[in-house]
Amino acid sequence: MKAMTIGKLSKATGVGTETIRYYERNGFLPAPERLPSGYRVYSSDAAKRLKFIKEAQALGFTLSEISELFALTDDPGADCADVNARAAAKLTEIDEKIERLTRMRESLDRLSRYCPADEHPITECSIINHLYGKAGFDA
Amino acid sequence: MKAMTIGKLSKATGVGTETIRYYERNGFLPAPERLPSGYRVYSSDAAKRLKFIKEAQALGFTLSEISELFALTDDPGADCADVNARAAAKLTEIDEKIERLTRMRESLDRLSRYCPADEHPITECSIINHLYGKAGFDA
DNA sequence: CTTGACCCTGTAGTTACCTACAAGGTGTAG
DNA sequence: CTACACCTTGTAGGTAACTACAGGGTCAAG
Repeated sequence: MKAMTIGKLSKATGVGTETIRYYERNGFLPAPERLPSGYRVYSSDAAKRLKFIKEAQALGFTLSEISELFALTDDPGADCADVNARAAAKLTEIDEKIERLTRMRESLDRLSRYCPADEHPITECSIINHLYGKAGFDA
Repeated sequence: MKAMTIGKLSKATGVGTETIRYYERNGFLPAPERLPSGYRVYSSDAAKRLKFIKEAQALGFTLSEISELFALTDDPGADCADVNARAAAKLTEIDEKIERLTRMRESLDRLSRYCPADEHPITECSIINHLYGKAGFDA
């Protein structure tokens, strides 16, 4: 839980200082404490949160969806049933994403199996490409 | 393989006509045949491709990454080894996405297990929220 | 043979998410 | 006390991916 300024936080997370301030302005990151000088002071919680945001974005969640995820843990005005319902909805979303990725994975895997690692003339690959095009990347 | 105009394709896929033309302009969709009038004529392959694009986008792939995926099957100037290497790289990417989502899923699942479905006062949830905040959504 | 739903090109506007200044204050090493 | 790297706010610019016209041509039903 060591304190740090925005620059340290930026280096710790790989998220630019301008982006951190942007997140704060738009409510994706809580406003931190300030020094008398006005400098922002962050705890390592902020770093965790930033890392989570980056992860979730890479997985196809928008910033406002990510806010919803945080709302599950942050919202002080929600009761258990509410939190539970929202968690269940998010779980379903995530399960669907996993399922789709898995199907996409299988399509790609099928492609690599048809295509041996050693070099071949294009013609052979073309046949596979063709089959593959028909089979249809059916994600 | 029935032919259709852009409007039919749009209805069949849920992708707007403007978006379809945008994809074509930017090389994400091959230029289709044209009627003497200039009307675009699509086969059901185009519909497959559009659906795939939408799926992949929802899973966090950008349009240019999706182009790379298509390049695996479309590129006539690639040999088997090349195709195979690119397929393997994409497979790794997809595996990483699945892994991250799975970890995220576990965090969320842990949250729901701590939080029984029946209504509770906020206080109990707050404790869980707090714990959860510490445990840290560690995706 | 007109009406209305469709299509064309081209350009400009929108939203989400940053990213880059400008103009100036803060903190600390030498 | 002077560099110099850091911080502040505010505003403006940039990219990806659409989305919405304008101004006009096409086609099938009645």
